Amino acid sequence: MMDAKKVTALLRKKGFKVTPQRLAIYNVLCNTKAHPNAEMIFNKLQPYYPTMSLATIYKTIDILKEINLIQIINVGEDSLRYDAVVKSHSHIRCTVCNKVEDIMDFDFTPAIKDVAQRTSYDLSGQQFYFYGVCPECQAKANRKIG
Amino acid sequence: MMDAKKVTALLRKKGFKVTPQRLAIYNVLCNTKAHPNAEMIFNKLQPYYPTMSLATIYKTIDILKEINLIQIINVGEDSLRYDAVVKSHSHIRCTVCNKVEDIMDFDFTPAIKDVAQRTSYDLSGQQFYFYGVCPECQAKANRKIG
DNA sequence: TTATGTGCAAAGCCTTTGCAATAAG
DNA sequence: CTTATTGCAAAGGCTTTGCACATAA
Repeated sequence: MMDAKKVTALLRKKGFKVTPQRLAIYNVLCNTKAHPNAEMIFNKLQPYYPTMSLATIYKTIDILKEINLIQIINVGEDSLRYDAVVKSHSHIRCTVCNKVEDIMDFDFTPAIKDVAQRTSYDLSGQQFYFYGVCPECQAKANRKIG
Repeated sequence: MMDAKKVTALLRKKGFKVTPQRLAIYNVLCNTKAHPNAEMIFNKLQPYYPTMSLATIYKTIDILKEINLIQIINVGEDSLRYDAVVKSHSHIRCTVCNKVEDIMDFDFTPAIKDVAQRTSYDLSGQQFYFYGVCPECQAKANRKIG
């Protein structure tokens, strides 16, 4: 999933050192669709990097964000989540199990055009978040009522 | 702007007491388009309620949210903002001056239909946030560049 | 009268910062 | 060898909580 050589080259090019911790953190983000927050990344790496601290995760995330390898997701929880998929896409959170899923191939264009025209803002980005109950949690609920 | 009788009745109906602080906080939210955060509300009321604490503002906001008199806006800042306009609408934040404006009459329907169909989620809500530079800040920037 | 609300101070939670020891280049 | 990074602990910022006093009903 993660192209280590590419990441290494990019970090060096931008003047950052390449450390096992940085590669590991980025690797976690590349190999999950769970949109983990800092603590989830921490827990995932704990067995392999038992001395790694949350501070390192936050500092690394700053860098990965700066060189555009990850994006930050704010779904209205207490903590932020991170996504190695940088392409603009929206997210949906299940209000029961709290999982966050991607919604790929959602066409922002009409909305952006409409808003740009109506507000005269020079638009630079947007975040669309949807909330609801995922199919799995719907099924569980039905079973209980059943 | 604020219908005091309506708010009073609603609070009582839901089992909450009606206090000057609660009415004042809701009144501030009804009389601004600035989407203030807790501290902004606090500062606004400071001259009139010099002993009011931030804790009271947060507690009141919980209640106003619970009885659906306000909505919470999370535009990716450190603090949350609050809006007495409960009708679903999207927001745009200027990345220069940080003001948050409403985008009314934005039609969510096509997006919601698309997402509902594609994800099989039972949708309950959505938040659309746009980011860019407002016309005023664009003008200022142009003046500087000259 | 009595249950709820206010306001202060303290605590909580996520995130950031300072700094000495460590590792990358 | 030099400079950036790690990891610990402490601090910061927003929000919540506990509790004694005050107030609404």
